[in-house]
Amino acid sequence: MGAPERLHALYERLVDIYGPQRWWPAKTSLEVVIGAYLTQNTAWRSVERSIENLEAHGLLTIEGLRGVAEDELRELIRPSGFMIRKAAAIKAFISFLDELYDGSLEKLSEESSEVARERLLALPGVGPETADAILLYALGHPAMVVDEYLKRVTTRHGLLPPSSKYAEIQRLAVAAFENDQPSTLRLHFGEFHAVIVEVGKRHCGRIPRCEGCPLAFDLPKRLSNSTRNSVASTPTA
DNA sequence: CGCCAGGCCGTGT
DNA sequence: ACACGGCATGGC
Repeated sequence: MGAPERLHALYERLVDIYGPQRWWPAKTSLEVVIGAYLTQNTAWRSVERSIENLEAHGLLTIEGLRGVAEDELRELIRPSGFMIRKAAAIKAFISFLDELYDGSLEKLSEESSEVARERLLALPGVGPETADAILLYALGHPAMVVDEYLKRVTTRHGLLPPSSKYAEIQRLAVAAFENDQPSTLRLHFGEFHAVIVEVGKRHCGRIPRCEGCPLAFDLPKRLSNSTRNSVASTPTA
């Protein structure tokens, strides 16, 4: 069985264990976008605090974020950290939306996936993961989101070399769903990222422990009974 | 205390 | 093209 099939098998098991996640955890598409910015290298619990602050001040709207002073925005998102960069980035996104899409996420979602991704990546504070998360969960495109946890899962299971970059991991993850109906890709991608984060938060620390991980069954022996920080050095091609 | 968290960016090789 | 440190805060 090749790497894509093995990754798909891991996905199926995670779905069996954790059930439907219904990600992204947000009430509106704008909240998805804001959450995507705020969660960068930040615990989700901290993001929730910031979202609550914005909500309490009635700023979880385009108009609200357009009108708020940047220094006040910083204070409200303080719990998420990196507040100076993140406040500037959120402001830049609102300006981008205003200038090119009449301040409408709906209109942005009518843009092609390729053009939208390129334009998102050109914004400050938006890298490949944030762009793909917005494409998938806010704009409705079948974009595969790659995060640190997916990198850890794929490399530790020997599906990819540890040196793999975003695009390579993404190719593998997309290939894992190549036998599924195209019309179901968006839902699968959404649930895939969700269960990866779920298992990642619980079991995929920087130093591989893999204790109690439901996926530990398929780990290469070198990793399955090891608490050292070594990683498989000769992955299967 | 020290490490970590659902990344991204500027700088140096 | 990479590797690396900085960015800010809160939880454990």
